[in-house]
Amino acid sequence: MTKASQLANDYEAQLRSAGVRMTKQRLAILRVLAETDSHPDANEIFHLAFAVDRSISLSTVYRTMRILEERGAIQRHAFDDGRARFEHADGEHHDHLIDIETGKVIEFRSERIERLQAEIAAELGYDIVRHKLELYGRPKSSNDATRSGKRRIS
Amino acid sequence: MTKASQLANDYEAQLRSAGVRMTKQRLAILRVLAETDSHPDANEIFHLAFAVDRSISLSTVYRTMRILEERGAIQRHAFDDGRARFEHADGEHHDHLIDIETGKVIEFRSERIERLQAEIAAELGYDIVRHKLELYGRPKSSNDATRSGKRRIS
DNA sequence: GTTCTTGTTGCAAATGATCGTCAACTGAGA
DNA sequence: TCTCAGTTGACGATCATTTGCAACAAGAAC
Repeated sequence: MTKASQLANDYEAQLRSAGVRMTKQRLAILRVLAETDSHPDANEIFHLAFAVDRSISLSTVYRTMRILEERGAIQRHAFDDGRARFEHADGEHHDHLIDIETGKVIEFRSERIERLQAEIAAELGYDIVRHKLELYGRPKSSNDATRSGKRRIS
Repeated sequence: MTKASQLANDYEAQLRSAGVRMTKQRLAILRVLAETDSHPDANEIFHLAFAVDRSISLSTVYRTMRILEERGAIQRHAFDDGRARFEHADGEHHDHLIDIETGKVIEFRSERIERLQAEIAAELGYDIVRHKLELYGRPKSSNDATRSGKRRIS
Protein backbone atom coordinates (compact mmCIF):
# COMPACT_ATOMS: atom_id res chain seq x y z
CA MET A 1 0.00 0.00 0.00
CA THR A 2 1.37 3.38 -0.98
CA LYS A 3 1.88 6.10 1.53
CA ALA A 4 -0.80 8.20 -0.15
CA SER A 5 -3.48 5.52 -0.08
CA GLN A 6 -2.51 4.79 3.50
CA LEU A 7 -3.12 8.43 4.32
CA ALA A 8 -6.39 8.41 2.41
CA ASN A 9 -7.50 5.41 4.44
CA ASP A 10 -6.51 7.13 7.66
CA TYR A 11 -8.58 10.12 6.69
CA GLU A 12 -11.53 7.94 5.86
CA ALA A 13 -11.35 5.97 9.09
CA GLN A 14 -10.93 9.11 11.15
CA LEU A 15 -13.93 10.79 9.56
CA ARG A 16 -16.13 7.72 9.66
CA SER A 17 -15.50 7.20 13.32
CA ALA A 18 -16.39 10.85 13.86
CA GLY A 19 -19.76 10.11 12.29
CA VAL A 20 -19.06 11.81 8.97
CA ARG A 21 -20.89 10.15 6.13
CA MET A 22 -18.57 9.00 3.38
CA THR A 23 -19.76 9.77 -0.12
CA LYS A 24 -17.93 9.00 -3.31
CA GLN A 25 -17.29 12.72 -3.77
CA ARG A 26 -15.64 12.96 -0.38
CA LEU A 27 -13.59 9.87 -1.05
CA ALA A 28 -12.39 11.41 -4.29
CA ILE A 29 -11.33 14.57 -2.46
CA LEU A 30 -9.57 12.60 0.27
CA ARG A 31 -7.65 10.64 -2.31
CA VAL A 32 -6.62 13.81 -4.11
CA LEU A 33 -5.48 15.44 -0.89
CA ALA A 34 -3.55 12.38 0.15
CA GLU A 35 -1.77 12.21 -3.18
CA THR A 36 -0.52 15.78 -3.32
CA ASP A 37 2.39 17.31 -1.53
CA SER A 38 1.58 20.81 -2.67
CA HIS A 39 -0.87 23.42 -1.47
CA PRO A 40 -3.76 23.35 -3.94
CA ASP A 41 -6.61 25.81 -3.92
CA ALA A 42 -10.28 24.83 -4.14
CA ASN A 43 -10.34 24.97 -7.91
CA GLU A 44 -7.27 22.77 -8.29
CA ILE A 45 -8.74 20.24 -5.89
CA PHE A 46 -11.94 20.33 -7.86
CA HIS A 47 -10.19 19.55 -11.13
CA LEU A 48 -8.12 16.75 -9.64
CA ALA A 49 -11.13 15.23 -7.92
CA PHE A 50 -13.19 15.61 -11.07
CA ALA A 51 -10.72 13.33 -12.82
CA VAL A 52 -11.44 10.69 -10.19
CA ASP A 53 -15.20 11.21 -10.00
CA ARG A 54 -16.91 13.23 -12.69
CA SER A 55 -19.98 13.78 -10.55
CA ILE A 56 -18.24 16.20 -8.20
CA SER A 57 -18.94 19.92 -8.09
CA LEU A 58 -16.97 22.90 -6.87
CA SER A 59 -19.54 23.53 -4.14
CA THR A 60 -18.85 20.12 -2.71
CA VAL A 61 -15.15 20.84 -2.68
CA TYR A 62 -15.73 23.99 -0.64
CA ARG A 63 -18.14 22.23 1.70
CA THR A 64 -15.81 19.30 2.18
CA MET A 65 -12.80 21.49 2.80
CA ARG A 66 -14.69 23.23 5.55
CA ILE A 67 -15.60 19.94 7.17
CA LEU A 68 -12.05 18.65 6.92
CA GLU A 69 -10.73 21.86 8.38
CA GLU A 70 -13.16 21.70 11.30
CA ARG A 71 -12.09 18.12 11.99
CA GLY A 72 -8.44 19.13 11.89
CA ALA A 73 -7.72 16.88 8.92
CA ILE A 74 -6.42 19.72 6.79
CA GLN A 75 -4.90 23.14 7.23
CA ARG A 76 -6.12 26.23 5.43
CA HIS A 77 -3.59 28.85 4.36
CA ALA A 78 -4.02 32.35 2.96
CA PHE A 79 -0.84 33.25 1.14
CA ASP A 80 -0.52 36.55 -0.67
CA ASP A 81 -2.39 35.51 -3.78
CA GLY A 82 -5.85 35.90 -2.28
CA ARG A 83 -7.18 32.37 -2.59
CA ALA A 84 -7.32 29.84 0.23
CA ARG A 85 -4.87 27.00 -0.16
CA PHE A 86 -5.06 23.65 1.60
CA GLU A 87 -2.71 20.97 2.74
CA HIS A 88 -3.17 17.86 4.79
CA ALA A 89 -2.38 18.24 8.47
CA ASP A 90 0.10 15.50 9.14
CA GLY A 91 0.53 16.38 12.76
CA GLU A 92 3.41 18.70 13.27
CA HIS A 93 3.13 22.42 12.65
CA HIS A 94 5.44 23.93 10.07
CA ASP A 95 5.95 27.23 8.31
CA HIS A 96 6.35 28.19 4.69
CA LEU A 97 8.84 29.83 2.43
CA ILE A 98 7.31 30.98 -0.84
CA ASP A 99 9.53 31.37 -3.88
CA ILE A 100 8.37 34.68 -5.34
CA GLU A 101 9.67 33.77 -8.76
CA THR A 102 7.93 30.45 -9.17
CA GLY A 103 5.27 30.44 -6.47
CA LYS A 104 6.75 27.21 -5.15
CA VAL A 105 6.04 26.63 -1.48
CA ILE A 106 8.73 25.10 0.70
CA GLU A 107 7.80 23.77 4.10
CA PHE A 108 10.13 23.99 7.04
CA ARG A 109 10.11 23.79 10.77
CA SER A 110 12.42 25.54 13.19
CA GLU A 111 12.28 24.85 16.88
CA ARG A 112 14.02 28.13 17.59
CA ILE A 113 11.32 30.06 15.76
CA GLU A 114 8.60 28.15 17.57
CA ARG A 115 10.15 28.90 20.95
CA LEU A 116 10.82 32.50 20.15
CA GLN A 117 7.26 33.11 19.07
CA ALA A 118 5.92 31.75 22.30
CA GLU A 119 8.29 33.95 24.26
CA ILE A 120 7.26 37.04 22.35
CA ALA A 121 3.58 36.39 22.86
CA ALA A 122 4.22 35.88 26.55
CA GLU A 123 6.05 39.19 26.77
CA LEU A 124 3.07 40.88 25.15
CA GLY A 125 0.73 39.23 27.63
CA TYR A 126 -0.78 36.66 25.30
CA ASP A 127 -1.01 32.91 24.89
CA ILE A 128 -0.49 31.89 21.29
CA VAL A 129 -3.35 29.97 19.78
CA ARG A 130 -1.81 29.65 16.35
CA HIS A 131 0.60 31.52 14.20
CA LYS A 132 1.58 32.05 10.66
CA LEU A 133 5.08 32.65 9.40
CA GLU A 134 5.65 33.13 5.72
CA LEU A 135 8.98 33.99 4.19
CA TYR A 136 8.88 35.34 0.65
CA GLY A 137 12.20 34.92 -1.05
CA ARG A 138 14.25 34.60 -4.16
CA PRO A 139 16.62 31.69 -4.72
CA LYS A 140 20.26 32.44 -4.14
CA SER A 141 22.39 32.01 -7.22
CA SER A 142 23.93 28.78 -5.91
CA ASN A 143 20.64 27.20 -5.08
CA ASP A 144 20.28 23.56 -4.14
CA ALA A 145 16.89 24.12 -2.55
CA THR A 146 14.95 22.51 -5.31
CA ARG A 147 14.42 19.26 -3.50
CA SER A 148 11.01 18.88 -2.01
CA GLY A 149 9.71 17.68 1.31
CA LYS A 150 9.77 19.29 4.68
CA ARG A 151 13.05 20.75 5.88
CA ARG A 152 14.10 20.74 9.46
CA ILE A 153 16.04 23.75 10.63
CA SER A 154 17.92 24.31 13.85
CA MET B 1 2.22 70.95 13.55
CA THR B 2 0.93 67.60 14.73
CA LYS B 3 2.77 64.42 14.02
CA ALA B 4 -0.11 63.24 11.84
CA SER B 5 -0.22 66.31 9.64
CA GLN B 6 3.56 66.18 9.42
CA LEU B 7 3.26 62.63 8.16
CA ALA B 8 0.51 63.63 5.73
CA ASN B 9 2.75 66.38 4.38
CA ASP B 10 5.61 63.96 4.02
CA TYR B 11 3.39 61.63 2.04
CA GLU B 12 2.26 64.43 -0.18
CA ALA B 13 5.76 65.74 -0.84
CA GLN B 14 7.05 62.25 -1.54
CA LEU B 15 4.28 61.49 -4.01
CA ARG B 16 4.41 64.87 -5.72
CA SER B 17 8.12 64.59 -6.31
CA ALA B 18 7.50 61.15 -7.77
CA GLY B 19 5.20 62.80 -10.28
CA VAL B 20 1.94 61.62 -8.74
CA ARG B 21 -0.86 64.07 -9.29
CA MET B 22 -2.43 65.24 -6.06
CA THR B 23 -6.19 65.38 -6.10
CA LYS B 24 -8.40 66.35 -3.19
CA GLN B 25 -9.51 62.73 -2.88
CA ARG B 26 -5.93 61.57 -2.53
CA LEU B 27 -5.20 64.27 -0.01
CA ALA B 28 -8.18 63.15 2.03
CA ILE B 29 -6.94 59.58 2.01
CA LEU B 30 -3.43 60.62 2.98
CA ARG B 31 -4.75 62.60 5.88
CA VAL B 32 -6.87 59.68 7.08
CA LEU B 33 -3.94 57.30 6.83
CA ALA B 34 -1.67 59.68 8.67
CA GLU B 35 -4.16 60.08 11.48
CA THR B 36 -4.77 56.43 12.23
CA ASP B 37 -2.64 54.03 14.19
CA SER B 38 -4.77 51.04 13.38
CA HIS B 39 -5.01 48.78 10.35
CA PRO B 40 -8.12 49.89 8.48
CA ASP B 41 -9.56 48.07 5.49
CA ALA B 42 -10.61 49.80 2.27
CA ASN B 43 -14.14 50.37 3.46
CA GLU B 44 -13.05 51.95 6.73
CA ILE B 45 -10.66 54.23 4.89
CA PHE B 46 -13.47 55.14 2.52
CA HIS B 47 -15.78 56.15 5.38
CA LEU B 48 -13.12 58.16 7.15
CA ALA B 49 -12.06 59.91 3.97
CA PHE B 50 -15.68 60.52 3.05
CA ALA B 51 -16.03 62.55 6.22
CA VAL B 52 -13.19 64.74 4.99
CA ASP B 53 -14.26 64.93 1.36
CA ARG B 54 -17.75 63.80 0.40
CA SER B 55 -16.82 63.48 -3.25
CA ILE B 56 -14.70 60.39 -2.72
CA SER B 57 -15.69 56.91 -3.87
CA LEU B 58 -14.66 53.44 -2.81
CA SER B 59 -13.06 52.82 -6.20
CA THR B 60 -10.74 55.72 -5.64
CA VAL B 61 -9.76 54.31 -2.28
CA TYR B 62 -8.80 51.01 -3.88
CA ARG B 63 -6.97 52.74 -6.71
CA THR B 64 -5.13 55.02 -4.34
CA MET B 65 -4.16 52.20 -2.01
CA ARG B 66 -2.59 50.41 -4.92
CA ILE B 67 -0.59 53.47 -5.89
CA LEU B 68 0.54 54.06 -2.33
CA GLU B 69 1.54 50.44 -1.99
CA GLU B 70 3.54 50.55 -5.22
CA ARG B 71 5.34 53.67 -4.00
CA GLY B 72 6.09 51.99 -0.69
CA ALA B 73 4.11 54.56 1.27
CA ILE B 74 1.85 51.95 2.85
CA GLN B 75 1.90 48.27 3.69
CA ARG B 76 -0.85 45.88 2.74
CA HIS B 77 -1.70 43.03 5.11
CA ALA B 78 -3.93 39.99 4.69
CA PHE B 79 -4.92 38.84 8.14
CA ASP B 80 -7.28 35.93 8.59
CA ASP B 81 -10.48 37.88 8.06
CA GLY B 82 -10.25 37.93 4.28
CA ARG B 83 -10.08 41.65 3.61
CA ALA B 84 -6.90 43.59 2.87
CA ARG B 85 -5.84 45.90 5.67
CA PHE B 86 -3.47 48.83 5.34
CA GLU B 87 -1.10 50.74 7.51
CA HIS B 88 1.40 53.47 6.78
CA ALA B 89 4.95 52.28 6.27
CA ASP B 90 6.93 54.35 8.75
CA GLY B 91 10.21 52.78 7.89
CA GLU B 92 10.99 49.88 10.14
CA HIS B 93 9.48 46.49 9.57
CA HIS B 94 7.39 44.99 12.32
CA ASP B 95 5.16 42.00 12.90
CA HIS B 96 1.67 41.58 14.30
CA LEU B 97 -0.07 39.83 17.11
CA ILE B 98 -3.82 39.57 16.60
CA ASP B 99 -6.08 39.19 19.62
CA ILE B 100 -8.50 36.50 18.50
CA GLU B 101 -11.11 37.65 20.97
CA THR B 102 -11.25 41.31 20.03
CA GLY B 103 -9.52 41.47 16.64
CA LYS B 104 -7.14 44.05 18.08
CA VAL B 105 -3.80 44.16 16.29
CA ILE B 106 -0.64 44.70 18.31
CA GLU B 107 2.55 45.62 16.53
CA PHE B 108 5.91 44.44 17.70
CA ARG B 109 9.42 44.03 16.50
CA SER B 110 11.94 41.45 17.61
CA GLU B 111 15.51 41.54 16.39
CA ARG B 112 15.93 37.90 17.28
CA ILE B 113 13.02 36.94 15.04
CA GLU B 114 14.36 39.07 12.22
CA ARG B 115 17.79 37.47 12.46
CA LEU B 116 16.41 33.98 12.77
CA GLN B 117 14.25 34.35 9.70
CA ALA B 118 17.18 35.47 7.60
CA GLU B 119 19.21 32.51 8.83
CA ILE B 120 16.45 30.06 8.00
CA ALA B 121 16.01 31.43 4.50
CA ALA B 122 19.75 31.20 3.97
CA GLU B 123 19.77 27.57 5.06
CA LEU B 124 17.03 26.87 2.55
CA GLY B 125 19.00 28.57 -0.18
CA TYR B 126 16.96 31.73 -0.42
CA ASP B 127 17.32 35.46 0.08
CA ILE B 128 14.34 36.88 1.95
CA VAL B 129 12.53 39.60 0.09
CA ARG B 130 9.86 40.12 2.70
CA HIS B 131 8.17 38.11 5.36
CA LYS B 132 5.05 37.98 7.38
CA LEU B 133 4.71 36.80 10.93
CA GLU B 134 1.33 36.81 12.56
CA LEU B 135 0.68 35.51 16.01
CA TYR B 136 -2.94 34.81 16.86
CA GLY B 137 -3.44 34.75 20.59
CA ARG B 138 -5.68 35.08 23.57
CA PRO B 139 -4.86 37.46 26.42
CA LYS B 140 -3.39 35.85 29.49
CA SER B 141 -5.53 36.27 32.57
CA SER B 142 -3.15 38.86 34.03
CA ASN B 143 -3.00 40.97 30.95
CA ASP B 144 -1.47 44.42 30.85
CA ALA B 145 -1.09 44.37 27.09
CA THR B 146 -3.86 46.83 26.43
CA ARG B 147 -1.60 49.76 25.85
CA SER B 148 -1.09 50.63 22.24
CA GLY B 149 1.90 51.55 20.13
CA LYS B 150 4.67 49.43 18.80
CA ARG B 151 6.38 47.14 21.28
CA ARG B 152 10.02 46.31 21.09
CA ILE B 153 10.98 42.82 22.09
CA SER B 154 14.40 41.32 22.69
C1' DG C 1 -5.87 83.51 -15.95
C1' DT C 2 -6.71 80.46 -20.17
C1' DT C 3 -5.68 76.53 -22.66
C1' DC C 4 -4.38 71.96 -23.30
C1' DT C 5 -3.09 67.44 -22.32
C1' DT C 6 -3.34 63.59 -19.76
C1' DG C 7 -4.20 61.48 -15.53
C1' DT C 8 -8.08 60.86 -12.35
C1' DT C 9 -12.76 60.40 -10.87
C1' DG C 10 -17.51 58.34 -9.81
C1' DC C 11 -20.55 55.24 -11.34
C1' DA C 12 -22.05 50.97 -12.65
C1' DA C 13 -21.19 46.78 -14.37
C1' DA C 14 -17.72 42.90 -14.23
C1' DT C 15 -14.73 39.89 -11.63
C1' DG C 16 -13.33 35.99 -8.79
C1' DA C 17 -13.65 33.41 -4.66
C1' DT C 18 -16.80 31.56 -1.70
C1' DC C 19 -21.31 30.60 0.30
C1' DG C 20 -26.46 29.79 0.62
C1' DT C 21 -30.82 27.79 -1.07
C1' DC C 22 -33.40 24.07 -2.53
C1' DA C 23 -35.26 20.08 -4.62
C1' DA C 24 -33.42 15.65 -5.75
C1' DC C 25 -30.54 12.02 -4.19
C1' DT C 26 -28.06 8.61 -1.23
C1' DG C 27 -25.42 6.60 2.75
C1' DA C 28 -25.94 3.54 6.36
C1' DG C 29 -28.47 1.88 10.19
C1' DA C 30 -32.96 -0.61 11.34
C1' DT D 1 -35.17 -3.27 1.61
C1' DC D 2 -36.90 0.77 3.90
C1' DT D 3 -36.30 5.07 5.88
C1' DC D 4 -34.71 9.56 6.54
C1' DA D 5 -31.32 12.82 7.95
C1' DG D 6 -27.30 14.17 5.77
C1' DT D 7 -25.38 15.31 1.20
C1' DT D 8 -25.38 16.65 -3.55
C1' DG D 9 -25.23 19.73 -8.04
C1' DA D 10 -27.08 23.67 -10.02
C1' DC D 11 -27.21 28.26 -9.71
C1' DG D 12 -28.13 32.50 -7.75
C1' DA D 13 -26.28 35.52 -3.92
C1' DT D 14 -22.58 37.85 -1.61
C1' DC D 15 -18.39 40.06 -0.50
C1' DA D 16 -14.09 42.26 -1.62
C1' DT D 17 -11.93 44.12 -5.37
C1' DT D 18 -11.27 45.67 -10.25
C1' DT D 19 -12.38 47.71 -14.63
C1' DG D 20 -14.66 50.38 -18.59
C1' DC D 21 -16.06 54.73 -19.67
C1' DA D 22 -17.50 59.40 -20.18
C1' DA D 23 -17.06 63.51 -17.45
C1' DC D 24 -13.77 66.03 -14.98
C1' DA D 25 -9.64 68.45 -13.09
C1' DA D 26 -4.32 68.77 -12.06
C1' DG D 27 -0.58 71.08 -13.54
C1' DA D 28 2.57 72.54 -17.25
C1' DA D 29 2.76 75.77 -21.06
C1' DC D 30 1.14 79.92 -22.72
